[in-house]
Formats: sequence, C-alpha cells, structure tokens
Amino acid sequence: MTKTDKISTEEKILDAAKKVFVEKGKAGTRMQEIADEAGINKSLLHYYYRSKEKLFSAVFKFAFKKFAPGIENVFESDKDIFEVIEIFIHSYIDLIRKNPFIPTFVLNEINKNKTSFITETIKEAGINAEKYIEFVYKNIENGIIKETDPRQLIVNIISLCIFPFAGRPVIQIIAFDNNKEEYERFLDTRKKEVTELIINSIKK
Amino acid sequence: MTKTDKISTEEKILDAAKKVFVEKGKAGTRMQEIADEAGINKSLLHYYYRSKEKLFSAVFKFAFKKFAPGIENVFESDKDIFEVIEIFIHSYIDLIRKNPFIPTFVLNEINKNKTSFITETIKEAGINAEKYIEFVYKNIENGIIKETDPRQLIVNIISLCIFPFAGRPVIQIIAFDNNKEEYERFLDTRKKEVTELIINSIKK
DNA sequence: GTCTATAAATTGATAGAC
DNA sequence: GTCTATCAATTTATAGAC
Repeated sequence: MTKTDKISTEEKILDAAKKVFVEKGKAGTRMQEIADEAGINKSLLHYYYRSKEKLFSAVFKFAFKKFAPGIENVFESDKDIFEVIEIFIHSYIDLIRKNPFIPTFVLNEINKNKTSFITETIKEAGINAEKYIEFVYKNIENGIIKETDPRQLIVNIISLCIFPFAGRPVIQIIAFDNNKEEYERFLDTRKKEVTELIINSIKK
Repeated sequence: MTKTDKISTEEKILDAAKKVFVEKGKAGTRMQEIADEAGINKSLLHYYYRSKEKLFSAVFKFAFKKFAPGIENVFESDKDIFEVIEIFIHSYIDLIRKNPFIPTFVLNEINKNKTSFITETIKEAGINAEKYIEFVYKNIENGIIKETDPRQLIVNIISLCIFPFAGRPVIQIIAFDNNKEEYERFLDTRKKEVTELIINSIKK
C-alpha cells in the first residue's frame, strides 16, 4: 500500500479545491469540478465543508500564507542588509515560480471580495511590518544605506518579483513572440536583475 | 435637453458593462446587474450584443487598450531618454489612478481566460516593441545609458507602476493600518520614487 | 426598439438510502 | 462516510406582444 492511499477524503477535497479555486477564481469555480478533481461525490464537499464559501475560505487562507512572505523573520536578523535582500528576492521568486497562479488569485480575490473575512485573513497573517521598518532605519542610521522609505522599498521589491508572473501572458506575447522557453530564460535572469536594481537603489 | 439624454441605448449598455465587468470580473458578472446599471431591460442586452461572451469581448478590448500604453509612440521620438521615461511613468500612473480596477481586471482575465480571443486582442493592440527596443539600444550605443536589457527595463517600469494598485488592499492594511488618506499620499510620492529608481538604474 | 413572460440549462445545497 | 436523487434558486437566452 503506497502512502498516497492514506490521504484522507478531507485532504483530497482541500487539495482539489486549492487547484480549482486558484486556477478559476471564486466566482468561476464549480463545486462539481472540485468533486471531479478529487475523484469523489459532490455531496461530500458539503459533508466536510458546509458550503462553497467555507471551502473558499480555507483555500484563500492557504493561498495568502504562500503569497505573503514572512518578512519579519528574514529582516529581524543582524545580518548584512544587502545579503538579506538578496536572499529574500531569490527565495520569493523561487516560491512564486513553484506557485505561479497564486499571486493573480490572491490579488484578484482581495480586490473583488471586499469582505471582513478577507481583511481579517490579511491581519491574522501577522506580518510584522515594524520589525522590518526598524531594521531598515537601523541601517540608515548606521550609514550603511541611503536615506530610504522602508515602505517604498518593500513595495518596489515585491512589485518587481510578482509582476513578471501576474503579467506573464501579456509580456510573453508582446516581448517574446509567445515563446515559452524564452520567457523561462527571462525569468531565470530575473532574480539577478531585481537584486541588482534594488541593492543599487539603496547603497551609498 | 442635456447632452446626456442623447446617449444611445447601445452606449448605455457598454458603459454599464464596463463598470460591472471590470469590477466583478467575467465569471462574477450577471447580465441582470448590467441591465440594472444601465437602467434598461435585460432583454435589450441580448438585442444589442448577442451574448454575455460578446459583451465581455467588447469590454475586454476597451480595457486592454487602457491597460497597454502606447509605448511605441512615446519612445520613437529623438527626445532625451530620461525625459521620455519620466513622462511615461507619470502619465501611466495618472492613467491607472483614474482607472484603478483596470490592471487587476486585465491581468486576471488574461490569466484565467486562455482563449484565442484574448491572445488575438493582445496582438491586435499593435504594440510595437521593436521601436522601443531600438530606442534603448541607440541610447546604449551613444553612451548615454548603461548596458541594459530593454525587456527587463520595461518590465521593471510597468511592475513598479502597477503593483501599488493591484496590491492596494494588502499593502494598505499591512503597511498603512488601512488608512485610505495615508495610502493616497503614498501613491502621490510613487511617481517620483519610480522615476528616480529607474533613471538611477540606467544612468552611467 | 423595448418590454413581459418563460424556456432551458446550470448550480449550490439537502434528504435519505446504504 | 459515501452515494443517488432531487430540490430550489439562479442565470443566460429567446419568443412574442406592443
């Protein structure tokens, strides 16, 4: 008996739901499709998760955790800020590359679904902005980096990491003649490009 | 009689459709809601536009034109590249600020809706990447800017302009305590921030 | 051109057998 | 726990009166 046989029905449903919701969005998802993907009966979805809404909630929470990197853990150290930024960019781009649909899904649902649930999920993710901001200010005071707005900096970093994935179909068509392999190579060079651009913008 | 009374039913429908589709997305839009928004009967939607699909197509084409700036017009001139970039960033951020939901809408539909219609619309927009690329290379050869990959450059510019709008709800909550006015001020400074970052990255 | 009425298909959710 | 059958509501689309 292989280990995959041991996956519980509840897990099978959640896995299937993640796949379908992230790919099609909340409004575009059909409960039937999740059931098919999980290889089970549609009624079981309601047995384990009362409603589509509740199933979506579970998926969104998972997706948001993937999306929102633990910046507070990376930036709290006493390490070299340039090194920390490089590690952050590299690991974040690696992360998105493994989950390329997550950014579009999260951004879209957050914009369309202005419920208290979404707001709460974002807050509950417990991203500690203060620790990061302190870290940046300390490096400014110590004369290691230029006078920099920490919020502009982090928005710059995340913008540059995410857009090549969210905007991939457009960029690939317009700038790469819809050549998939060429675009993959473009993404390869992206880590270095973004790191250099950011480091260059804060170093004295 | 005011001029607004002269708006044809067809126009009223398209205006209403733009509003609802861009806000709720293709899958989340209901024909009834468009009819209500236009103040007309639901049947008229089908009279003027045969189906939801066709109405969506009209809206998407409009939205994509807004989204995809005419880079070929801006960059074909013999003007100073630094000036051209500044103008491009300023006018693009101004444009998105007037249509803040367009980026999320376009990016989302492009990723979820992998039909030939979407691909064709992107191609038909007729964005002339070559003219832009030539312009950048000319400036490199003339020693005005550093050795730069034109595609990385344009992706950098657009990333930095768009993400603060697509990711607004998250950033506003995490970094600005959900304070709308503070976020508006943040966006105000964004034009200068992006321009400086980009110029700084290409100047010798 | 614009409306009412309604068809036809889809879809989230529940009841009840096993 | 899992399935079949089915309800009830929604939603796109059309027919036909005016």
